[in-house]
Amino acid sequence: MAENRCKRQGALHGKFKGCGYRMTMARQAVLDVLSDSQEHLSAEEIFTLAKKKNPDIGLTTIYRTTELLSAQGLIHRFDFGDKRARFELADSSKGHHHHLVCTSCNKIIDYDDFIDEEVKLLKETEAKLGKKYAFKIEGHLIQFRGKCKECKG
Amino acid sequence: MAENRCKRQGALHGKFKGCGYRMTMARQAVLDVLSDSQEHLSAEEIFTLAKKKNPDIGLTTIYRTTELLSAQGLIHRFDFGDKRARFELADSSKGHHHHLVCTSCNKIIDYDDFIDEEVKLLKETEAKLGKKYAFKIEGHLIQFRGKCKECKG
DNA sequence: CTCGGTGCAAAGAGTTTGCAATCCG
DNA sequence: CGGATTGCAAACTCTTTGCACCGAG
Repeated sequence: MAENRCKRQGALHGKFKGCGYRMTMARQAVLDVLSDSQEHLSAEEIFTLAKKKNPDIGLTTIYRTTELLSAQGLIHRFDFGDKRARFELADSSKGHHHHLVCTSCNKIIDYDDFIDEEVKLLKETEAKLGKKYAFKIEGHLIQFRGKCKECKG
Repeated sequence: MAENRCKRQGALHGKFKGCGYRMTMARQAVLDVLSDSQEHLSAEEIFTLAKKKNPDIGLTTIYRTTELLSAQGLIHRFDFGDKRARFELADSSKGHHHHLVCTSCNKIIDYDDFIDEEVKLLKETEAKLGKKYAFKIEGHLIQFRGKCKECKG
């Protein structure tokens, strides 16, 4: 379990330096893979892609790295119902978005349509819930689930 | 995999009769356990509780039953990040609600505050997304994640 | 009587851990 | 140089499957 040794925020690379963490081949490879793909990759998929850059990398490292990076807030971990964790870069070119998940073929669509209204209501709700239930709310998870064009037939 | 043999909708018990499904001790036990507890039970927890009513029941049956019941829409399956599926009765005395999840101790709070506005926006968003992406949207998943009163210290 | 349903044991799949070797700063 | 990081193999945990027996209708 990667505890959070670092309080300071900083640029991507800077999140490691000064926190006791090292920027290694493996970590760079994972970030590169996620940055290149813009997909929602599983550990295994990251592993396969990362091996192209660094043939010696091990799957274990992918698990440990994704754990660390997501604890640091550099990547987001999702569960789309296919029994494996999936990741995306937190600070990607895509802005804030939510997901549309096909429960048949597991296709995932990022959408940011209508997101402004959503986020506005979300923020209000967060504030109210946080107060009422004495919760320190750190994030939200919004998914719509259903059947995609190909599967709904 | 429990395919959906039944098109007709009906009362709880009726969902089985006439669909080729049988209402058995085991299935009744699972429904009873979920009905009594009003919690978000895992398969293992359901198993433990169901054994009190029916000592011969097996864990495998719990998995098969939860699969069937959730495919039938009688119960809802959730993932709260603790790596095991959790279930709640669909038609419980609680109305429509969403969840507040503590990422430290995994406590889950059901809330239905402000739900009307949420549901209204959700419905609109569903309609728009369904149209734009040709998705047949069947449901949504909303969670707020953070630290509960005890854990945020 | 007939399939659907069940329990058990074993198999699967994704993820985590122990440990010695290796690498970053 | 010294502690952080890694790869490998083995361990773990939750869930699924194969199969013979059982039971609801």
